[in-house]
Amino acid sequence: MNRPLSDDLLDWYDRHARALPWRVPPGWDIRPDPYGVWLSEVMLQQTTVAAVKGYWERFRTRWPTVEALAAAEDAEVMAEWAGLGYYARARNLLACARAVAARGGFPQTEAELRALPGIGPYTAAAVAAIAFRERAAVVDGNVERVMSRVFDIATPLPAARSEIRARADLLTPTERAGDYAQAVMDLGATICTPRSPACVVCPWREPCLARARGVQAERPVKPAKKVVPQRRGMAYVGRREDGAWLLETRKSERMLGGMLGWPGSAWDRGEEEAPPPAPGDWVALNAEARHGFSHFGLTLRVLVARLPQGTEPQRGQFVPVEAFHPDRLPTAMRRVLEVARTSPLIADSEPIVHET
DNA sequence: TATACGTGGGG
DNA sequence: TCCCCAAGTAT
Repeated sequence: MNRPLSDDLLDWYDRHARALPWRVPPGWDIRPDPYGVWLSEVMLQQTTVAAVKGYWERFRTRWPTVEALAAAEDAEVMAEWAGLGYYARARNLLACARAVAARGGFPQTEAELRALPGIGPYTAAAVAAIAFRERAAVVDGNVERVMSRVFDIATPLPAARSEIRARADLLTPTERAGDYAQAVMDLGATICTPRSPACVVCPWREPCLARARGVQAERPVKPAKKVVPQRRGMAYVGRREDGAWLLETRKSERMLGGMLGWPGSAWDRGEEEAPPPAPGDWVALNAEARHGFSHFGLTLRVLVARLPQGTEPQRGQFVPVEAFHPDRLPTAMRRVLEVARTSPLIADSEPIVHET
């Protein structure tokens, strides 16, 4: 009797669905473009809607079809992704686009989608349900939270995943599976939020077990987080007399793989030093660049040098001043640049003539 | 199952 | 400043 009904949620969704650029509003009997859905789902992996919107629009404008994206240069796609994080997503995005273009379009089943690069259980189910109307059970962080509360699952994550998946699958309707998937996620994002959920206005307030027991704030039960280690390293910001910047494309196996960055040391323990990428008078700055990654904190010593015209770098290559855009750098590397900019050695203009 | 993998915003 | 977290995937 008090079982949560997908119809109750769909009714709520019909009235409260968020308007998102990649979404077809409920009630419109048209299917969204699979390319746009896939692109949004990959961008949304561990990433907020607010952060994704601009990137999604720019990608759609620049590469309107999966074929156009498949034909893009790697460096251009990586640069467009800069700042969004989890750069393996961008590398897999391109690999996936090329695989899809080669086979003549997106596969339409969850199982086939799952086999594509960068598409895991969540994304396969989401694209199958939203773009192709397959009855696929979508399980993301929102669904985990909602199921944990509605069924008051006290088992800590990740052990609770099998039960959560089973519950989610049972609730997924045959009709409107795509709307249902988006409805649970909207519920989790706007009502059943991690902190202070708005139970009073929740369409599932009646059947919700955690709410009935007053433990909604304690679900889901999560494992204790561990301390983030600190690492150190160094980065070289070199600038040639003509204004060109010395940058390198990072190896895809490394952190920030495929992205543009300043040459420097690895950041692993015991690899805090590296020789300069080019001969020159390198000067260590007093300020250091700090950046917090998901699993470690990083502090980088910054060295700068004004390099003579004709310098032959041993690492990286010079990027002409007109081709250099900080926007194309990952955030950690932008931080290094901010610190480096405090030095007149790499200033845009010629050395200032002091007036008296 | 556990760990690597980014970033920006909110409390 | 610090801590938490957001539509996960690959290994």
